Amino acid sequence: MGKKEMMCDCCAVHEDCLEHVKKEIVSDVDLARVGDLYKVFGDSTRLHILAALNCHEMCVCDLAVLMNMTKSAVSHQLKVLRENKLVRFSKEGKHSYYSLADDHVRDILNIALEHINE
Amino acid sequence: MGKKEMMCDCCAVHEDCLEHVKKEIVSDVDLARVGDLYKVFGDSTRLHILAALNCHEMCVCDLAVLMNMTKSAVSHQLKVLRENKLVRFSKEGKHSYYSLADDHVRDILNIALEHINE
DNA sequence: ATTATAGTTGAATATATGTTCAACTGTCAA
DNA sequence: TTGACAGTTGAACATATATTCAACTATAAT
Repeated sequence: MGKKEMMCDCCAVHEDCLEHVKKEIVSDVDLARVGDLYKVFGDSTRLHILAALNCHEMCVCDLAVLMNMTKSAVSHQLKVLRENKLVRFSKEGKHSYYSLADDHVRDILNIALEHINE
Repeated sequence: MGKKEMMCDCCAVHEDCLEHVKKEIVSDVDLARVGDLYKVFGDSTRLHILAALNCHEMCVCDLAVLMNMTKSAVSHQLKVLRENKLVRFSKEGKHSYYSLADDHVRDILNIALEHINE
């Protein structure tokens, strides 16, 4: 008796280890935020956009031509990038010019490139 | 005449910019590999596993208890992590002990934590 | 040998998500 | 004011993927 309810289909094997990890591990909230951030980076269209903006600020049409996609598809992904504050944009007349939000974005691109080229 | 075929629904607005970016941008191949890598990090279950292994090596049962999930679900995600070489494992008797593959994994976790806590 | 437990796996299901389509807004030029 | 183009948006559709389920292997203990 006294055994905790569990939704998994087994029992802990190394309880001491488990307690240690429970104390040390990054909080659920932070983990969820990290997950949301990397979900954004985990799509090839959005990565393509970010890599392009890493070279130069661009408008939606130019991005669409570069990537052989419709403006709509690009715009939808730009919205995701905006909502996650990975890009900035400024309107000038008919155009919206997009650029990377900050150096963290560049860092996140670069660290992955390092990793895959090891 | 002479105009290139295009699958987008518009024309390039800044051709000079476009040419510049086409030369400077990270290759499609590398971009795809980066995307695949971050796709793995973009799932909360896998992140949870990685964060736990960042504290201590663990077996599947302990991970399942920690995360309140079935062994099966954990094992499926460990397979993804293995295939992407983000974790190592060693068998000892009945148990499989998993740990982080290398410091890059730690770096990728940490850089995201920095970003969200700015 | 038999039983129990750790772990893996393939198929099915359920859900999340990227692209398309059509309609719309806002700006510039004629 | 009208037409053309840049850009956005919501809904529908198509695809990708995480979890469940059931069956299976392998090891250790009785």
